[in-house]
Amino acid sequence: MRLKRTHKCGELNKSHSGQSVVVSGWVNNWRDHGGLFFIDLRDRYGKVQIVFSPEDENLYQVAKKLRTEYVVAVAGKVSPRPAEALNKELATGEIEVLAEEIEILNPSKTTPFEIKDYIDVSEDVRLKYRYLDLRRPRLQQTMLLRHQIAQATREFFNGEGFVEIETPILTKSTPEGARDFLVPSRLQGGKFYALPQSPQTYKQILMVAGFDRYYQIVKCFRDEDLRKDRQPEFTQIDVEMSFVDEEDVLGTMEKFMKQLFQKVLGIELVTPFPRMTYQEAMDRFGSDKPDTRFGLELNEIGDIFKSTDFKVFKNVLAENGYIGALVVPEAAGYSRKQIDDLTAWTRSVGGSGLAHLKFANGALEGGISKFLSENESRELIGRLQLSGEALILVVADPRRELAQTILGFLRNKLAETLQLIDAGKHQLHWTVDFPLLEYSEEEKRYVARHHPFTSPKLEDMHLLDSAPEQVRARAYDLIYNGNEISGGSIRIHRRDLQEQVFRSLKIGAEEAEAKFGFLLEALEFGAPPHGGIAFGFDRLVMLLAGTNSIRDVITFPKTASAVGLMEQTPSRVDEKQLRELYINVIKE
RNA sequence: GGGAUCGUAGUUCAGUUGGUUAGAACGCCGGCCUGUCACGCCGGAGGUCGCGAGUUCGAGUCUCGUCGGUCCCGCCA
Repeated sequence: MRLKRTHKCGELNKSHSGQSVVVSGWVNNWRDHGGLFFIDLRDRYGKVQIVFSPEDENLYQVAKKLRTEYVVAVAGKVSPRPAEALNKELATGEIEVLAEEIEILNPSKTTPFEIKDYIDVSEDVRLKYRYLDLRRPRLQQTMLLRHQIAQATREFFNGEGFVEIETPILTKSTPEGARDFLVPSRLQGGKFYALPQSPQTYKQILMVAGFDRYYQIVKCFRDEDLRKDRQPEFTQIDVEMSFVDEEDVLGTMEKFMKQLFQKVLGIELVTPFPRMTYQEAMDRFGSDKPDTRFGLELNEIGDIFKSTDFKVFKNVLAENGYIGALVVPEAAGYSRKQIDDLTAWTRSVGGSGLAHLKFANGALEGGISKFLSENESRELIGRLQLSGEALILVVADPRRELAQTILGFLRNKLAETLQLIDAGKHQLHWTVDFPLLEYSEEEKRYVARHHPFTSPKLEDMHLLDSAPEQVRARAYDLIYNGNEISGGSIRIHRRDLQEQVFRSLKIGAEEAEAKFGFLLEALEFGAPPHGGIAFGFDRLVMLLAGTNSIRDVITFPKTASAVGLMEQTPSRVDEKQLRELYINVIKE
């Protein structure tokens, strides 16, 4: 490298006029005018136009060979552009660099796609050539934003007296929760480490150690199926505090969000954020992470049909089930086919069916309207406060939460297709009072809804044995526009209570000792009351960046089948490596 | 584990009822052009229609399987 950079491409402006500079970067574009040759040189700070004129014959001939994505350094003089050649679209559009010397640092093959934001490329090609996609301005900006959010996070927590402490990546496999990624041990043949699903137990032990306020921006790993907002490895802002209750944790996080939104989006959030119990969220929105930017709330209508002759409703109610309705004025004109499609979709997400009727001219018509008695119709019109025209969608199922969830799915889908969502809104709220436990049909036992270290509400303790599903947890989720961006709880800090919860989870004393003995023991050595929370960092960046997929904010993401297309991971390994690890691969 | 959808030139796509030599735009290559800036003009190259079977006189098009991308349900303490 002969020519050493003196300035960034994007920083040059009129004030540099007359200066001799060296700029380095990639050829974004070239324009050959026969007598004049232009290139736009790009680095991560921006673009600047370089002019080559035939006056220097040697230089001109070299320049004419330049092609897109060649890496070059150019020495030249910054010069104001002729008045008729200003470019208002370009930050550096008032000047250009008159080239005096060029060094081609590296040529480039023709890239599989152009390094320009407006070029549309399928995601598999982008992922295979991730370094080229990352070279485009949009992803560069996203990664810079991610960096800024990380810095703002550190700044906030440092300022609040939190200590950033690292925890192990080689940890212990635990029975509860997500599937672990396992790492075989060579020195302890036949045994395995697990990658952390979160640093949960470590951060609690840091509280026992007296660190009082801990945070960490940390990688976590979960071997579960992927989604557009779920990757097998992801980043959390992990937080834990001692001598606190819910108010301290929520208040601190509200302050954090307020500062972050102010800094990143220039938006003033109003605190405290509204709180909604899990029960209310399910009843009103059919989701524990409702998008409250629009209405379209659920209406429970089961009681209207106490003595109905309509078999479907009658059977559901006989099983103490749930009947709920959505009133959708915007879909009043839906055709038979549109409703059929909606019904099919409802089945595809696990619903048993979808009933409908329409309200028009002051009366119910179509769909199931003919099965309703006059009384039922009148009561329904009153309950749903019908006026004007509307499509009414009804879900009935013996399983209350499932029925509500299906309606919640419908609510979100309709809001999207009918464009009921105001994209300018920023709605944050807490969902609180989650059930501590839920029954797992698969495992035939209660499992922790959050995690097994979550403290039950003291006033519900007496139900732990008699009605476990009614016990509420001291847990909270932070919801932003229908996305769960954070969740946490006040933890159990006494061994006896922890053992009692383990018993409810049917984790025997022996198993508890083997899996969590270290934590149980730690709780006996003066564990302070503590609680915490963890943010999905990637999700947070995704939402603040206004993108639709977590893959857009992760530097090297995996595909939906957890494959790295660029480096081709996962891959097979040598027999020798396997032997050292005492591993025998089962051949298909 | 289940469902939906997509796969045609380097890229994004079109391709009729199954019928001649599979097209367009951008990119690429060559030529021309002294003020362009997603330059312009002229010319050119470029195809395992994801892969494999099947139906058919004939398959990019229909059927089955398979691989891959994306989305959803389950799963994700």
